[in-house]
Amino acid sequence: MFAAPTRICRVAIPAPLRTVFDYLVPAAFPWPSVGARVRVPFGPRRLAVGVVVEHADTSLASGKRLKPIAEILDSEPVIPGPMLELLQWAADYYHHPIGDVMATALPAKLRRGDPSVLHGERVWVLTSAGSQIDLSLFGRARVQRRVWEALNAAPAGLRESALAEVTPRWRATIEAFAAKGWVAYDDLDCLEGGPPATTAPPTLTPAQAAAVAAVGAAAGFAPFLLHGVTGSGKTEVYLRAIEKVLRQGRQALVLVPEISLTPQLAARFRSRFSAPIAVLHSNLNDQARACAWLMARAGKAPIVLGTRSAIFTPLPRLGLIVVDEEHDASFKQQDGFRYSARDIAILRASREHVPIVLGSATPSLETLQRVRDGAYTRLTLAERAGGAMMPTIELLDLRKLPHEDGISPPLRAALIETLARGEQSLLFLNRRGFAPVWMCYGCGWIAPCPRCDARLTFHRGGARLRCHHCGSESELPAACPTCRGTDLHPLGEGTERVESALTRWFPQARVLRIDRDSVRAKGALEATLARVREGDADILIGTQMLSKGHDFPNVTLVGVLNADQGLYSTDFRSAERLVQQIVQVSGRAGRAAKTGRVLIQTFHPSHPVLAALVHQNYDAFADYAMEERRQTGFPPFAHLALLRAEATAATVALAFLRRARAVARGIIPDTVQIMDPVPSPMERRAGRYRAQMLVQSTKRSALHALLRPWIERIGELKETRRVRWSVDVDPIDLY
DNA sequence: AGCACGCCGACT
DNA sequence: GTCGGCGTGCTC
Repeated sequence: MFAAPTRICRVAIPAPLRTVFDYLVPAAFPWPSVGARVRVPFGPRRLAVGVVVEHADTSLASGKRLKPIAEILDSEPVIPGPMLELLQWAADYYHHPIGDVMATALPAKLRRGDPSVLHGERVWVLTSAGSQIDLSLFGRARVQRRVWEALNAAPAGLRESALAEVTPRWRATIEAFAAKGWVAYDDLDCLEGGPPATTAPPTLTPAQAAAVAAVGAAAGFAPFLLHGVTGSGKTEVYLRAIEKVLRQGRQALVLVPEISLTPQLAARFRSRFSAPIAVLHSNLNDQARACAWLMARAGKAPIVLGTRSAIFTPLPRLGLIVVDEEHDASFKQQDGFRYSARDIAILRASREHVPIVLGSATPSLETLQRVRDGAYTRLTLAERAGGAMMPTIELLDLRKLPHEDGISPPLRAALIETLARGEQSLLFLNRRGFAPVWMCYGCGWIAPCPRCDARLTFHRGGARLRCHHCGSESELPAACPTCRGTDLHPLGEGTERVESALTRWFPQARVLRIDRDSVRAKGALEATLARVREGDADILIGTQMLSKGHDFPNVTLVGVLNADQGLYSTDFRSAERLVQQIVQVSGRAGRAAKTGRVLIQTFHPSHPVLAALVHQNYDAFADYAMEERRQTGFPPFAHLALLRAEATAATVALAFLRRARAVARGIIPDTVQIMDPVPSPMERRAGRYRAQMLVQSTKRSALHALLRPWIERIGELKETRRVRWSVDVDPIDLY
């Protein structure tokens, strides 16, 4: 008799720990597959759901008694091999704990340990045989009769939850019916299945046709930048490329930056394809999300459309990836596992040998650089589809113009003209609330946030002061806390103030405000946008919320109330952001037959960034910005990592970063620079003091060679007990 | 992240 | 005398 060899599994467990944990596989259990979930005892009296990442016969956990696995949750890998490898790569690259990465990649239900079978509600329908049944057949079987009648009254079928309302004993009845072939079910209800496509494809412009041909001819990994001006029909190129993939029986993965853009794009897909669509974003309920994810994993969802985290959907027959608005910062997760879905998408396309299309009117400098390097192929759509004209762009010099409630006379005149023509105007101001400052005219006191280094914003709706950084709220002070004066006033303009001015000046006009405050309720944004499209609005005033993706065909005037935020900001990306934002919002104008006009108010009309905007020359801006990046040594000419720290006491975070820098001594390659630790631009936020330290290198490999051992050393510092710290690889925002 | 252990203030 | 505050330390 031989003793059975020790069977050990290495398991990734969702905890902020940069290791995997070894467990014994009890003799009575089969080997759990790599990629399967297991329930394991973890720490004192706690069960955790982890993912098996490796089999082993010896454990490195020296001197610890190994615990046995409590339960194997999947007989097949819940995360298929290629996805597991991608996740391990991502955990490595972003230096984030593997267990947490795995948890991010799984829908919440699976994360909790629910079965990974398609357990979605079924929709039951009568078959043609079932609908021809004579009621007398049921005799006195009242339950059967009621179920049949309910189904007969619902030609589109009934969900299981609806059947449960008909009778609690529906299941036995349905099973009996199914055995007789009277009913059939469909479990595609978590997919957005479409009726047969109705919309005829439009004729392509020559540029679109060339782009479609180029993507269609690609075999294996082929990255494309689809650089198309707003309204040039990038979506049509995606649709054609997807169509080809569907014909081959393969799956297409489409990533969009915002939840609010998914219904719009999903509707567009439905009108063209009868293929069902799995929509994945964070606002879905757990059931729907898990169902869509499992359908995608099973290869039953030909099209998967989602936001950032959808990049981790396993797709057995992936044929194409599309990243729409690839420049958008939302593709980068800003907390926890700080990954870039766009960058992971490129890696995934390369590993799975499929083409990837990165679409944008304002591509990121990183992507443009890869085009210049010859790594990506650029496809340009320089003209708007359907013969629509590009809007004209003019600057209004605020140094020479008076302005009332944020609006200068020429912009006001343009509003009047547009109203007179019965067309819509859109005003863009990236600042919600009534006024960004609440000030005492007696002594100059400005209402501060008690928990942040920030001013409180005055909101007239509700007459309160609010902090936009930590959410704290307070009543309006009756008197100035410094001088006891009562001469307190709002200073500056937010969207609420502009809205009220517009209503006052143009009482006959229908003014609609769109910002986080006005569309707080679920579905409110969709409802408001529908009103705009139906022509039930004359002037829109809003924040960046309305600059993204939504088409307003009747808008012919766009006013940018303050272009200057961001022109001279500390963040190296702010100019790029500003241009992208203004180009996006300008693109809302004149998309149909009418030519649009864009007016931009600024105190810096001669700034090169604004000059490039007026000439609608994104490449000129990119050249300018690229040169600036080259000289200052920022991406795409250097690679960055940012070490952040926050603590409840003032100097602790900075002291921690100094210690962290000290422990890099001896392991830092000379091609890597660690900058001085500095307080974050807004040092105090929500009562915590924040600091950061930038690490920079022209060699990506050198940067990562430092990060790996460095992070380990940092983790061993006793100072970590008093701070929250994190590493951000390829940071987007330096604050 | 959880959860337990551990040593100091106001309560049945 | 105990209940519980959150500092400290560990999780195969």
